Amino acid sequence: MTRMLKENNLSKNQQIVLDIIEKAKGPLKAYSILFNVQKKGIKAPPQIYRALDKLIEIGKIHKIESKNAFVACRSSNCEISKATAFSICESCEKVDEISDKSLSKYLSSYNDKKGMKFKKFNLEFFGLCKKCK
Amino acid sequence: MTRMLKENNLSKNQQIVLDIIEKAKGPLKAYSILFNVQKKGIKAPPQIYRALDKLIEIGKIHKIESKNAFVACRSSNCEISKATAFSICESCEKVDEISDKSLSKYLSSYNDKKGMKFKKFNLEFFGLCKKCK
DNA sequence: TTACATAGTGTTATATTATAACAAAATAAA
DNA sequence: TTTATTTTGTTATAATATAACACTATGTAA
Repeated sequence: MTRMLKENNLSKNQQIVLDIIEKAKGPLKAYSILFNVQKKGIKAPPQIYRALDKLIEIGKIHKIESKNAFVACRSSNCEISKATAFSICESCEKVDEISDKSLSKYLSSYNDKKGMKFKKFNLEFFGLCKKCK
Repeated sequence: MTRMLKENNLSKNQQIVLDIIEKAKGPLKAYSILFNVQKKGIKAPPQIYRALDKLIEIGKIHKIESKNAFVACRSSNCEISKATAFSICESCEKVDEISDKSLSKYLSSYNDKKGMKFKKFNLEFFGLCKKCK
C-alpha cells in the first residue's frame, strides 16, 4: 500500500493556536490566546505555551521578545527561522516582519570579533511607522 | 555663588542597583538583584524596577530581552543607548555587548521598505562562544 | 497485529517577572 | 521660602511562564 503523507503535521492544539495567531492583525500575548481558545476546550497555560514552543521551533511563528508576544511568520514559508527582524511602531504598536535579503545576509554572515559563530539572531527596530510619524 | 555641579546624578537606589550590575560577570535578573540588596534596605520589587527603568533610560544598563536580564553598558560611556547589540552563548549563557561601528552604522541607517523611520534597535545574536564551540 | 517509543494532552499548582496605587520624604527650581 | 518634581517605601496584585504527573494518541518496527 502506498505510504500516506500527512498533509498537516500539527497537532490539534498547535493548529488551534496557529490559526488564532495567523488571523490576528498584530502580535498576540499568550494569555490573550488562552482566553480566545477556551471555547475550544483549551483551559490552561501549559497547553498554550507548549503549542507556542513547538510553533516557534518549526518556524511558523516568532516571539517578539520586547513585547512577550507572538506573530505568525509571513516571510519564509514554513522554514525554520533563525534570522528574524521586526519593525515596531512605538506609537500604534504595529509590528512588521522585515524581509530583506541584504539585511539578512549581512547579519547572518556577521561574525563577532570575539570569535563567536552565530547560529541565529533576532533584531527589533523601534520607531514610528508611516502613519504615526 | 558659583553653581555646584553634581558629580553623580544617580539616586541612592539607582546607585546601589547599578553597582551590583556593574560588578556582575553576566546579566542579572531583577529578583536576583533584589535578593542581593535586601541587606542594604531595599525590600520590594518596585524599588528595583524603578531603578532599572531609570538606568536603562540614561543608558547605564541594557535589558537583554530574550533573557529578562540586565547588563551594564560597557561600550558607550554614559550615552543614552539607542543602538544595542549582544552576542549570547547558548551553551554557557555568556553575554557580550558588541561594539562595532560598522554594524551600528549599518543598522542605524537602515530604513525599512515600508517607510518607517527608526529611532532605536536591539539585536541579539545566539550561538556558541569561543570556549564552547 | 503487537510491542515499544515518542509526542501530545489535560490538570493542578506554583514559580517568575512586572506593575498599580498611594502616602511620605528628599531634592531641585522658582 | 514655596512649589514642583523626583525618589522612596509599602502593600497588593497583575502578567508571564514552567514543573510535575498521569494519561492518550500517534508513529515505527518486529
